[in-house]
Amino acid sequence: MEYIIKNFSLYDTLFCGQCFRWEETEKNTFAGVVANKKIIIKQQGDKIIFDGDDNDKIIFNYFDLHKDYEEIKKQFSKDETLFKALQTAPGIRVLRQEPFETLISFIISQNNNIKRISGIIKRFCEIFGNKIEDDFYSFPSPNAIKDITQEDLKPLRSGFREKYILDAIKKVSSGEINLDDINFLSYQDSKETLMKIKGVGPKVADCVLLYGYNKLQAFPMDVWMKRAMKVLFDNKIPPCASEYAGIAQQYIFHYARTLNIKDK
DNA sequence: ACCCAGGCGACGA
DNA sequence: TCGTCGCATGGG
Repeated sequence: MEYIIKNFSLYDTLFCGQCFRWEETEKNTFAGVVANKKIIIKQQGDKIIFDGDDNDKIIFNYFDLHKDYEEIKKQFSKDETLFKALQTAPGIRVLRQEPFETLISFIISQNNNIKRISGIIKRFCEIFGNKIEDDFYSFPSPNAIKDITQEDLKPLRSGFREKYILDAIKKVSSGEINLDDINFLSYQDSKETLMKIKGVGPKVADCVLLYGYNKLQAFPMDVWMKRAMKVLFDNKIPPCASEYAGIAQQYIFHYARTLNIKDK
């Protein structure tokens, strides 16, 4: 299958820090796992190419290809600084990832770097997931790992995050927190619900809501965003971005890292 | 050796 | 409610 998607970058979308499991196997060809299936997808100019006709829906949903980003970016362009930010990586789209995977991934992300985050998540899938084919493993379901102990998590080398991962697994697999129900809660209520999990604070919750639930009010504030918002936006989200704050966050985050904004 | 990484919880004032 | 500190691990 192939589709024409204008102003889209697979590379920037998959490596801007919102997901951790994709690899670029050759130039502009990417391999990953979505919906428990191995997906190979490549980009040639405006064309997105992948195999398996039945992967259609999975890919459209995952990359949120129905959403009109041209209209959103047009709105963002009313702010001069935000326009500069989105120009550095205009092909980024916010993914629709699986909530449980997003939750565990961003618990692991705290006080950590992207390379090591990826390694821990990879080991998590290899140890607790199912082999799909070759070196590709599913992300385990909460129920499949409901009985594991903190000792079982040692091989991940995730350090102090072990107890946080465990608490997330327990609260989700027991039904104490229902990840499906989050969809139907308001932004505030869903955030408070996620923050009942140990190791989930405002920033991790926002990442889960944005990348796992496509709740676009979420505006994750990590160290990069705090510096960027202060230096570039006087700590105020531009009014033209308020409706799609989470998408604006992606461009600002990328811009901050490109400029390498540090404290002075 | 030292510092930091897409933060958070515990603790004290 | 707010600031500060320790936290596991690994790369620069």
